[in-house]
Amino acid sequence: MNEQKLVAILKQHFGFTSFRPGQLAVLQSLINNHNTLAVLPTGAGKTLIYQMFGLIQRAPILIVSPLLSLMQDQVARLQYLGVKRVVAINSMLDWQQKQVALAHLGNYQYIYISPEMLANSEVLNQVRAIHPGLVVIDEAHCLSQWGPDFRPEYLNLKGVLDQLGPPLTLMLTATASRKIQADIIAKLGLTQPVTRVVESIDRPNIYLAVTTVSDDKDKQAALLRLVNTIVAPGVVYFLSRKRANQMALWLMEKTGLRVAAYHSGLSDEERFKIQHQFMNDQLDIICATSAFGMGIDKNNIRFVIHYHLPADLEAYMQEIGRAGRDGKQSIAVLLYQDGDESLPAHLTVNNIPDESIVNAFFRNPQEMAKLADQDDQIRILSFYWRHAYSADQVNRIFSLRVQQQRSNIATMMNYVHAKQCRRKVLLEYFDQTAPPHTKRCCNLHTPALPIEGLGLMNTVVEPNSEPNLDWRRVIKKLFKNDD
DNA sequence: CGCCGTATCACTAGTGATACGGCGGTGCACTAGT
Repeated sequence: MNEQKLVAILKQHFGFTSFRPGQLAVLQSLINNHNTLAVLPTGAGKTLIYQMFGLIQRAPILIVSPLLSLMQDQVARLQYLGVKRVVAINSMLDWQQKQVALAHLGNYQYIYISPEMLANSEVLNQVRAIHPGLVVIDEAHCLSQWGPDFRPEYLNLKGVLDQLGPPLTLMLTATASRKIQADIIAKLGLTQPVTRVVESIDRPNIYLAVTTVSDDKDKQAALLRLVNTIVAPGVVYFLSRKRANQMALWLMEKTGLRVAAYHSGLSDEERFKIQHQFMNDQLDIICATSAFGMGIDKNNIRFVIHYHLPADLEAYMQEIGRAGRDGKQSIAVLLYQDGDESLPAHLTVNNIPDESIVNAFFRNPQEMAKLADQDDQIRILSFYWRHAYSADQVNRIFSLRVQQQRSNIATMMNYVHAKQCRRKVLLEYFDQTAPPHTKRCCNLHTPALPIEGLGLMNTVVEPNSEPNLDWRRVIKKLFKNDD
């Protein structure tokens, strides 16, 4: 199918006169029946690609998605656009709804599903029966990042694809180095050559800064200074829920801004509420763990500050990439204190079962597997055991994983201590070329942040004017967040 | 592993030094017992 024809379909069904970068190349690759891996920045219109492919091929499309909330959003969005034959198969359906949906699976054109649900043989049989014309792995980096030691069902997708044919496969992500790309392809067991469509993931409107502080007090002071200076809304990332809670309260007290914490310790209702308040500009700052982000499509986030060091540059890129979606000047500041790397090291490396645990498990796997509900490590080990891995194989997987995580943190530290342009360091990690360094690029030669020059200054409140603040709301919040 | 908060002791009554224990992220699905 030629470009003119595709543009005509684009115009007729979506009202756009031209494709965004990457969309056409991915679409043409799929039409030519090539498995495709697309690295496209957020906002590039990834959904449109498979939606349009669905229009052309008229075959069911299976979209593997990591989060329930993402599935719900996508389903709602398609339905809003007038696409009715769309469904999400997940635990939000009750038993009866699930049976009905599975029995009529052939009626749907877009089927959203979790990797865990695809591990259910009854579900997989139904999916196989409708012969999907395309399987989309959305947020495909999860396969690499979550598969080995957090959500092993992601590793099961290789078997799922085998059972389905294998079908034409599209892997979508916004951040994947060449190494991660190769890992995604390998973990899916794709042997045919894969077409890669990689667009620039540079975000020139995000100023990159690292501020080194001497201790925690100093770090808090730096955070407060930034939050008081830079115009909201913004996100502050933490590696600890407790810290996120504390700092949300503290920032609210110190600044009078509307601040809330967001992490997996909150109920679904609270998370939903906070996310939507932030979306609607009813909150200025979110103090979050990595639970906050995927699927957040707020375009006016002006700053992303890291209070703790992320475990790898992929995570960092994902998190700072949430700033400045509207293209306006934004800023990413990483606050670093000597030794900060030990926390991400702990959370990654030290949580991977060591040899003694693996060996103990495999000495009595049947009994141990019964405890899978009580312990995350046992749960992962049970997965490998059920899938006929030996203790040796598992030990090898984990030891490689530990090495990888250590090297990821080292790479992160490379960014922190960069002696050259930070954007260059960041983009080179993703095998991309950075534009020439300018003053508006990063704080390489300027330890103090030139925020003035960036036009991100908060408007100063006149001494006599009332601060724009609803105290009742603030007080209500203060007493609500004492987790 | 390294940080933080609390406990304990010392010495002479409120503060400081040291020791020690606990803590630290991400999500799906399913089930048992209320």
